[in-house]
Amino acid sequence: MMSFFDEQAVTSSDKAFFRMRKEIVEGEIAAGSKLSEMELSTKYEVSRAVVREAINRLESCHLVERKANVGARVVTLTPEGLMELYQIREALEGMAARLAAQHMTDSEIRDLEGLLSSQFDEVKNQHSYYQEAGDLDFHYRIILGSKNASLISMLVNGLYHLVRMYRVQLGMAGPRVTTAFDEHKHIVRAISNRDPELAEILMRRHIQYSKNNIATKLASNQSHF
Amino acid sequence: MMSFFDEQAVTSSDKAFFRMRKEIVEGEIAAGSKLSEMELSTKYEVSRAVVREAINRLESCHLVERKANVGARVVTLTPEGLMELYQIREALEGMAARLAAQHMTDSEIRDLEGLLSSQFDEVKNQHSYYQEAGDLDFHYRIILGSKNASLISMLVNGLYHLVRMYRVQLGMAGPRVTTAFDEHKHIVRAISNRDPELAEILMRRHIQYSKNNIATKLASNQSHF
DNA sequence: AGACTGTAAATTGTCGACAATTTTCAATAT
DNA sequence: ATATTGAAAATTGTCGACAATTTACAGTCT
Repeated sequence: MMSFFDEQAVTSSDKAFFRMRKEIVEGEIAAGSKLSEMELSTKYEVSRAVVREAINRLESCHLVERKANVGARVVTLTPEGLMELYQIREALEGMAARLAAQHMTDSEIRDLEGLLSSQFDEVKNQHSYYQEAGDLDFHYRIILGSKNASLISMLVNGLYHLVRMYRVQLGMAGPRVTTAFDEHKHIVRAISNRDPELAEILMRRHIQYSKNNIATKLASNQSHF
Repeated sequence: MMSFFDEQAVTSSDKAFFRMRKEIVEGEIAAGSKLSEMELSTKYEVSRAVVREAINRLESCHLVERKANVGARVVTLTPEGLMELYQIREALEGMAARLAAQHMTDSEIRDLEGLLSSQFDEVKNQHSYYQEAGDLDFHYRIILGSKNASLISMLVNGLYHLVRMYRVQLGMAGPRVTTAFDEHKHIVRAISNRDPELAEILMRRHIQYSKNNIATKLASNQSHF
């Protein structure tokens, strides 16, 4: 369990891409820093061509920005940027929930309910790991349940790594466990009732709450300095 | 007028990318066909490396699909695929309209109103070119008005070329002029009233109508064969 | 001192060649 | 005839070298 898209690296560029993405998302390569093709190719012991290809793919994930004849830099993180991403998440995942209510199979919905009740036990027993992995699992299933291939690709391959980068590096790993769990429950109920309208509304509110939660944290973080 | 993002080609790869994108969108390179790197590099008189880079960028626009060690193919068009894109458009452009109602400046809104009334004259005088260019112009302005850089990039650089490819190749260039014009008018009114909620609802309905219009055309097209 | 200029260094862009993999297809066996 | 095998052909992946462009910096001028 817990592996949705086992994107396995077949080529060298794949490996370089995955590795660089990990290092960028987790801050090992600093936000805003320049990506020197030469430097990286010696560091990873591959040719410049594969580094270039990896950088191109990072650019299409919006993790780095490239200027012709000048080079690529890791995107710089701003609170506004994170808020913008949450606006997009609200729109896309709201639609995903709507579609999931229409297109998920009965057995997929039962699995989703099962996931939730197993998570309920964990939360009750104070296994606090819920927030990160559990929340992600829940959202992934609904995204996949939309059965909209383009939407799935946009969210899974693109947006989520960006969001994760922001959350890791701006220190937004906070809990918000208990209320989020109830929100998940209501979303699943709407889906199992085959109520697309409500599923979308609830998902959007769920993401708005997350966004507000993060916004206040960002504000308090800034006031500490 | 009528050039929003004059994405100018500075490098050879840019030129190859723009040219290939044009040929794919307009069907000169057939949907579903294989893209041979060698073949294209002789055709365009550039090295394989620049063709490769262009193909990579086409892949990140979802215009081609690539499999490692096998090659790249232009995406195949299906009615379902087009419907999926319209679901995403509904979500993203709905959000764009909401944000535009919050973030567009008064002068930008006045310009938008000006655009609409100039288009009204054209429609009245039977200049039927409205549908394609005029509709696009309207939507672009609202997208830019959202002031959300990630959202703008997703729609302008990514989704719109895909949608255009479908519309061109499936022969969906039809009119729907008069009703669409009224819908535009109501959306602008909501924006100028600074009513994000209504702006989003109206934009979503506008896109739903487009979608339904296309769906019926697709159905009638199929029944002809 | 500060602004401008031109040359040198460094970095990115492009190329052709070689390596690895897939595909083709003829030869063979059942 | 069909299926299987294996070598050859074709295609993609990777590499190092060269070209074009940008950046750094020393020298000059006001």
